[in-house]
Amino acid sequence: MTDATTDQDVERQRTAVIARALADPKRLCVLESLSEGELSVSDLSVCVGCQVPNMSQHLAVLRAAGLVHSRREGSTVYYRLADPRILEAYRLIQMIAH
Amino acid sequence: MTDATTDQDVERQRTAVIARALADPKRLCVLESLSEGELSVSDLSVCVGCQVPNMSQHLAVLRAAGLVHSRREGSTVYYRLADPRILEAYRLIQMIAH
DNA sequence: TCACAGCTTGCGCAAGGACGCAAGTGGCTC
DNA sequence: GAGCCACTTGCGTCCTTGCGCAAGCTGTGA
Repeated sequence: MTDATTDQDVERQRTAVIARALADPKRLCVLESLSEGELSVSDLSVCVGCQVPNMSQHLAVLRAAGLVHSRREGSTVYYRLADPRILEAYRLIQMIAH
Repeated sequence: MTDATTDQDVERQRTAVIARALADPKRLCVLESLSEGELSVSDLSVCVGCQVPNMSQHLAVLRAAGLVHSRREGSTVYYRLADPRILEAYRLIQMIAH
């Protein structure tokens, strides 16, 4: 017995996770920065203007939402956008915001 | 002297407010329901499956984000989508979520 | 004016998020 | 191995959110 609304609810839940990942100015700034190519955590912390541990946490949120991928090169970790469509969504919401 | 990043920051802040409004399954359900036309608060509370005061609060969030408009008719308040593009954004994020 | 229906608001609580700081982990070089 | 760099994780604190419940409007009709 599936609790009544399972499918649609799960779908909305996943959509909500992504929307929540977009619901922070610093994370939006991260996405903007990554639109031009991949960057390291420390690069991003400079772009956004926050401490490295804080940036690492924001990136974890974006990663959990599936919006970014990471790649290790030596001791440096590079992040990149997982799906270019996320920028479309960003722009669209930005337009709605005027 | 403007605090360095004022304009872009304000822009991201407003985008974040909208994204946050989308970041809840019940509010997404509200938007879906309103896609077919305007509905009253009690209608929506039935569609979504929550209590009326709770629905009223969710609607206040959506209204603060500028995503819905309300209209009073007698003692009943009808809500409708403020901008059809919000559905596009919803669908887009939904696609990204797979 | 009274009673009622439809919404909103206030309050208290529990859960979650953002941040700073300190500590831990993994890779590089010497 | 020792030391260092880049990043992640843990912890404590403060602030915000979602919810249920009760109380307050506001409009309708008797």
